[in-house]
Amino acid sequence: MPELPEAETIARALHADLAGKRVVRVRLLRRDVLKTGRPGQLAALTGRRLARVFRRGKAVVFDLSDRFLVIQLGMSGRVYLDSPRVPFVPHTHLVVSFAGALELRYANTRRIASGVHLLGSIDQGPLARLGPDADTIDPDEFLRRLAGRVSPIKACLLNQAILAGVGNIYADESLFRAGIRPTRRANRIPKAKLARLHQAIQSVLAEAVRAGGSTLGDATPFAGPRGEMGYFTHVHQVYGRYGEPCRVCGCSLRRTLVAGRTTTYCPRCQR
DNA sequence: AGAAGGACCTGCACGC
DNA sequence: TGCGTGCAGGTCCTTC
Repeated sequence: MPELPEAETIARALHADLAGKRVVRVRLLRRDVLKTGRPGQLAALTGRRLARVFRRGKAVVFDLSDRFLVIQLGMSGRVYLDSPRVPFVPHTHLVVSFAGALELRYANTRRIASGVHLLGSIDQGPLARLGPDADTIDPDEFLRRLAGRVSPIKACLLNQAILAGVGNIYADESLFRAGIRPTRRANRIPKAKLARLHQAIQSVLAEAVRAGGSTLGDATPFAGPRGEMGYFTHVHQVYGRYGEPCRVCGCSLRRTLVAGRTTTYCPRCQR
């Protein structure tokens, strides 16, 4: 499930391989994955030069000179490069061909929380609703945006309008590192502890980006744009380790539900 | 405004 | 073996 580090890894690799290249052809294989814009408008991307590939929140953004193609990966989305000779994987929904026989392919099995958006600016569509990126938000802004929130702190971290990029994995990991119980209401956490959480988010995300993102042993492993990173790279402290011993204190990790998501925490380390 | 909960979608791990 | 069931979860939408 791609979060900020996975999207960042994909965007960096695609930028390195595709920046400056021209679009030769765009094929939308499944019309309803295009959530913003009309299928006919995609054809107008042909001939445009890809200026830049970057990440915003969990989305990968392709800057095509005054047109922005935004891909939300959702639960199971993959964006990768392939040769035109290679058959599409199942559930391939969008293919953008570039000069030099390179195809950018978007595939997604479960199409949950995912989609493609064709925007005129990066202030539109799903990007308009995002708070500051979690990897660069400064501590004061972080505190300010959480002030007065009565939701569980984990629900706040998952709320992309508060800060963008943190999903279930990195929320659990950051809260563990900061020693905060995920169910704790945000407005009842001391500022010093929230500052520690800010620091934890920064370090967890930075480490994950350095590792090239997380790969889980589930049905939809994360892999880089060329498929080269499909192995486990990030050691999770709590995520997915329900019932196993805490790596710090040894007591059994507990599981609960916060904002509808499975949440794992250490009852002793996280108060 | 902010919070809470449901819908969406598919593949896989289960249990019988 | 072969079915049915439950589970995973990010975003958007509706309701309160």
